[in-house]
Amino acid sequence: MPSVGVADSRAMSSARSQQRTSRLTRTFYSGSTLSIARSLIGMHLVHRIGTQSRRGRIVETEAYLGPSDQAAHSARGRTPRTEVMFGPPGHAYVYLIYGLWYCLNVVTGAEGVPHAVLLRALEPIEGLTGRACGPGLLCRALGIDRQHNGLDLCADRLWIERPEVRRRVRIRCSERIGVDYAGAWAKRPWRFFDADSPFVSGRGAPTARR
DNA sequence: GGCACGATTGCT
DNA sequence: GCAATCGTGCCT
Repeated sequence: MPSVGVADSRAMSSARSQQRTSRLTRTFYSGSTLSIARSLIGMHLVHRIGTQSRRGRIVETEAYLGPSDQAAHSARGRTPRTEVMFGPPGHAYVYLIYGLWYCLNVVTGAEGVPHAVLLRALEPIEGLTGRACGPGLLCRALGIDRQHNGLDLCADRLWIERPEVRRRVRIRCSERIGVDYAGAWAKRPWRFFDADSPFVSGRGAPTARR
């Protein structure tokens, strides 16, 4: 029965490619923000542009737990800019900083809870334009800008996936960078990074790694 | 309409 | 240490 063999082969090939693509689900993003920020270290961030793909390994993140967290943009309430963070998890929150750079966040937690995880640095894997060490450079290297704000990360343009082969990772944490204005909230150890990656962003990396 | 400032980066 | 550069939030 050759036809059965062919059908089986197709089914298996499809199952295999689905497993290989293990894209993170809405359920994953609806979990605890601090756990997510930590577990994103080592995952792959992928941006599909037509037939091209840009891909990097996430090596640095920061958790923002608004509205109570005074370092979070959502601490200032629900505004046109922060709207996405108040929506369902698993969407991109992209904003312009210093009139020059974009920053990419992943919306996390239950709908209505304005939490997000800032993606700060990538180890290059495929198609990146320059370095991705730092949130501004990450967006430039990946080709992320304002038009990606609100994008569903469970769709097929921009997503995060668990790599086929999981490398062993030593995760360290530290205070978040550039949020001194937030007083005591700036002291929370809500920055996570791969202790062994040379691609963690500049300030904070060398001292925190020692 | 005006204004101060920022979850950054790179050069001095 | 500081300039680049502009959207956002807040005030008038």
